[in-house]
Amino acid sequence: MQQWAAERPDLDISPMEVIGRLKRLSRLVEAELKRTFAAHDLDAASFDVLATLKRSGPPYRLTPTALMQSAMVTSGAITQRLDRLEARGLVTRTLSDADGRSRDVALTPEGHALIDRALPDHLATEQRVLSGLDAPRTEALVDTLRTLLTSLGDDLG
Amino acid sequence: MQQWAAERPDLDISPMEVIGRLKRLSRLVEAELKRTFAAHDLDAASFDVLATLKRSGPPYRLTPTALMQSAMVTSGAITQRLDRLEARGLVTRTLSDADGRSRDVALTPEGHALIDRALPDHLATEQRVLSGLDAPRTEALVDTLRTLLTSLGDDLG
DNA sequence: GCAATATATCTCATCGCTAAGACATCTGCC
DNA sequence: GGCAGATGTCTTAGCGATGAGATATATTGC
Repeated sequence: MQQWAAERPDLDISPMEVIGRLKRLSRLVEAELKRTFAAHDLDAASFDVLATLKRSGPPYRLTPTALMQSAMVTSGAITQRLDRLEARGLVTRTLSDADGRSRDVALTPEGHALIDRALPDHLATEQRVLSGLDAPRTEALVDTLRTLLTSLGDDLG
Repeated sequence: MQQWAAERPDLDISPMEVIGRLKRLSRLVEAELKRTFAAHDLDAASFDVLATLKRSGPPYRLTPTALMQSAMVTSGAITQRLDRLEARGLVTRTLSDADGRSRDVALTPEGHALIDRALPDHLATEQRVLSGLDAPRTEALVDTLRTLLTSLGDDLG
């Protein structure tokens, strides 16, 4: 910041204070979570798919399009994630009987067992990452993030 | 959240409220910034290198290692970023006269001109992304991010 | 002075993603 | 009923990153 102030005193660099820390925090948190995933032979992408299927509830079955929208990635990315998970026997892909273009992606018993094992650890890691904040500050943070998301047109708000 | 509460009522999923939004916001902001970079024929990686050289001040010259530490990427990533920037005539790589193992990476006049053009646009985009927050809330957010970064061992704190 | 170790950079194989587009199937309109 | 356009999934080329390791140069301890 001091460097910028010296180099370009004509510019208001205060937004960098926020955006820079936001990016940095996000990277650090991702790195933390990654370690937990790795302890369960997973990466963030695989965990995301398994967790999405799990939280969808019975019959733990979604289409690739639903997974794509949840993960906010392209269809090609989902195809490849599913290739990997299917090869490991964690999900199955079957033809949809309602729509011939579509597939049903479902958790196998192994997939179920894995996500049930990984999830508590994952939540503990998230908890730990946030342990530097007390409850009121955490609540204020959520509120602020919600405001920013809404102002950027995200309906998760 | 409701889905998780239904599926695993035994787990405390409140950390997801924070981490999920943090990740989502970070992705949305990155996408916004990307559009500004693209308007100047840049991507985030190239902008990062040019901006780091610029803010280092005269003589606008750093080693690949310094750039690597600033960007928090591996040495291979920096090598390839510099390959691209050098091919476009935006930076030069010369042998260091102080240390035969090292290189000096410097901005060319073209590199200088480009970062000087892109930077005000970039800051305007950052400003716009944050425009949903008033000054006190922005300050509170920075403070909270600082706390979290420090608790995660980041000295940018 | 020399060997051992550390450091700086680059190389290369691999990974997961995007973007464009191929292909099959469904839907709505005439 | 049949055709046009929309939709769902997969394929493929290319990109930028990682991670392991190669190479060259510096530094340290004996």
